[in-house]
Amino acid sequence: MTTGSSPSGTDSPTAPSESRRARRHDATRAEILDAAWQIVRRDGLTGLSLRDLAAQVGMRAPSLYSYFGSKHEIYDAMFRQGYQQMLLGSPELPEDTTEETLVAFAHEAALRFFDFCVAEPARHQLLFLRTIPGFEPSPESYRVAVEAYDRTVGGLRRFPQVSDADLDLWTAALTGMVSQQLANDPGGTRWRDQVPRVVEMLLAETLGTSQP
Amino acid sequence: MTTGSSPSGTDSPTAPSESRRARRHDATRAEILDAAWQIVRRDGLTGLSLRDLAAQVGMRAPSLYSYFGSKHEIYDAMFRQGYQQMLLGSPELPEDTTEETLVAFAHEAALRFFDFCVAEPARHQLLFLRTIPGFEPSPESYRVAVEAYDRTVGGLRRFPQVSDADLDLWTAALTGMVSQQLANDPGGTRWRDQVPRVVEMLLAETLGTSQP
DNA sequence: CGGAAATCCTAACGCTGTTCGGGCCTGGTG
DNA sequence: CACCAGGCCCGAACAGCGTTAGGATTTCCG
Repeated sequence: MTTGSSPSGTDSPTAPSESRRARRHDATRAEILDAAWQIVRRDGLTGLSLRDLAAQVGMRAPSLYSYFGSKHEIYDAMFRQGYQQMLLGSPELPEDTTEETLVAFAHEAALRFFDFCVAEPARHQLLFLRTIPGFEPSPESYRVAVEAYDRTVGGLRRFPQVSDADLDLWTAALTGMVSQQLANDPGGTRWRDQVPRVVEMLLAETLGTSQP
Repeated sequence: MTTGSSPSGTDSPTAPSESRRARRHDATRAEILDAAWQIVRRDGLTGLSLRDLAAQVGMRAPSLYSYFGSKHEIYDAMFRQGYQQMLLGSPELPEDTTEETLVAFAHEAALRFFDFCVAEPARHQLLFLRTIPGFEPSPESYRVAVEAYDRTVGGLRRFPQVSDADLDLWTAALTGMVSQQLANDPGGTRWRDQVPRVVEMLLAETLGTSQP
């Protein structure tokens, strides 16, 4: 429609059906996901119903099954999108492993991760809390999640001063701060203000135990 | 049944119906709650259905409404019970505020709290994660929750060395450790083993900032 | 142009929490 | 003791949920 009719010279013969129809399909899929995020932001993660979602894009509920195999598949696509957004906002991986670089990277990564989580509570709930009864991310989506994790908190693993046990402490402390912030002071900064302090504390512990 | 028939001399005339009928009612309520805990342990917190629960106690679903106004009222009663169990296992509140007492109390309270949480994941989910869509504890149940909290982690507030900001760190770190343990190593001790280390770290931070 | 595939619909299934109405049975009272 | 109000329990049903079946309609490709 937009670019008119194109001859069959641009698409390769091995994948001829990768045009027109498939493009429209993907566009509708994206439109459904956008509507889903909108509903989820308004009504909460579990407030999403297929009839509402279908109505939002001018359909009835069964038509959604042309684009997603189930409601959980929609959640799975949103899960993957969420971690891709996290990947986008992740800090640059450090080049050297000096202590100054470690300190700077730790502060940067921690605060970015914290802000990413509290920016959208519904997304945080989907990505980090297992709150949807039967939902478990697909292997492909889980792969994206691991990659995003490695780029942020997991980036500390590049430093030989940081052990795996240390990393467990970092993730537990940071996710704990986020959960408390969202549960007890949503929209505020009561826990966020203490993130630098927590990072300093964790750095002292991490560096203190590795080279006494 | 157990003590035979009692004359009308023991109950006051202002509350005459506080026997027999009401006692049976409370007993059935307790039986329903016990069955609910059993189902929840087996099928998860959200796996509880009123028809299943009713069948477990030899009833049909509508009969449950003679004992609880709604499913959320059942969750609320379980919520209160859960925090009463937490209250039962809480450590003795310290008498003095010396540093040795603080250190000992912190280690004791932290480990007890951790073990209490991981002992029953469904209970932890009900008490600490807000995972049931429309559920919010009633004011009376919330009162019990606050009391239980004050007896454990909140007991640190008795020490003048511990500020409110410090307390936020304690709760965030501990609940974070618990969540990581349950999510990534259920039944294991990967995070539990680090609880003493976290306590020492928090103690160092708390004591270090209050009296430099 | 013909046929296949994708899309969208209505209807319906089984499940959920919840309400209604009516039987039954029992405890307190005249 | 007889009575009857009230608590208890149940079958039926309602609205909502995710999901499926089957039939139209549209759209694209050979």
